[in-house]
Amino acid sequence: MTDPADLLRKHGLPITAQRLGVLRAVAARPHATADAIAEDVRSGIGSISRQAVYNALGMLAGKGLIRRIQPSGSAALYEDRVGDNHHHLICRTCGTTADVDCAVGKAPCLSASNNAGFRIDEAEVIYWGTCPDCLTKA
Amino acid sequence: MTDPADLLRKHGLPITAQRLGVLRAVAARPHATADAIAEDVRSGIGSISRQAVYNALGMLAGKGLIRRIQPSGSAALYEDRVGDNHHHLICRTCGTTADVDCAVGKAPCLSASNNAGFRIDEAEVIYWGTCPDCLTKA
DNA sequence: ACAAACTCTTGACTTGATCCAGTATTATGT
DNA sequence: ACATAATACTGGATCAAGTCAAGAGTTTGT
Repeated sequence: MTDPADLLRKHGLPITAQRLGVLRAVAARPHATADAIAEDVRSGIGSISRQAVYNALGMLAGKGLIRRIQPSGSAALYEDRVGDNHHHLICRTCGTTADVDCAVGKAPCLSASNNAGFRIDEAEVIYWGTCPDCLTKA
Repeated sequence: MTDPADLLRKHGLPITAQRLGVLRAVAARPHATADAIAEDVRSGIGSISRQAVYNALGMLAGKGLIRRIQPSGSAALYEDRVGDNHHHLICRTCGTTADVDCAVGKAPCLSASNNAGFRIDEAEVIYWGTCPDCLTKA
């Protein structure tokens, strides 16, 4: 099983209550902001500082254990679904975020028609639109 | 010809020195931040307030005259290349931004495999990697 | 030229995120 | 277990990007 503590150990990270809390919160609430995660962790282990949250999120994202997405005009979101190539749908009206699998296959978005000499290591795709709820309301 | 003043008039926007300056700056420096644009306009017409810059950029982006891209971890960038479907390459090391045409055709990125009931109106693609300069330096 | 509508300026403010120094916790070797 | 070195956490200050609001200044249409 993928015990959170083991997960941290495998990546050479010291195990702290804060990191475990952050990991749990990210798993429990996909597409949450750093602030929402801090709230969640607080309700679990009592308290955590904003810096510890950013610190943990940054480190986990760096190790590839969680993924960070940053939509225009709002705070960064974090999710624990990594390793597959999926993208995001964001509602312009209410901000709801949904996962969407890549349209063309496994990891195709990494191929641009002309890479201008860049070495590309990631493609980030955000689809903007209106979610079903906001469509019916309008 | 696409005289900037005519462009504004055609969209029902009053013509002001600030807006013309912003248009010129966006055309002159693709992928510039709001701050860089303000600097550029200042060197052209003497002075402009931050508010007027954001105001003009927001209005022009709303009318579709310019495009706004917001990479993770940096300020929003603006460019005047609109109407075609192109995406962006950003260097993780130095932040250089380059244009890249869409890999698959005219406007294909609008089709996700499963839209979850959303009505999609735009697809935003950012390729992350390392630019040629930073590659040779490393 | 005049009035109405709109825009610009100024300054304070909000939010997301980071930096820093000091304290507390974790991991490691005995 | 225990001591020690390394690492992480706390709290406060700080920064940067954007936004809000009120009054002064332009632009447009008649």
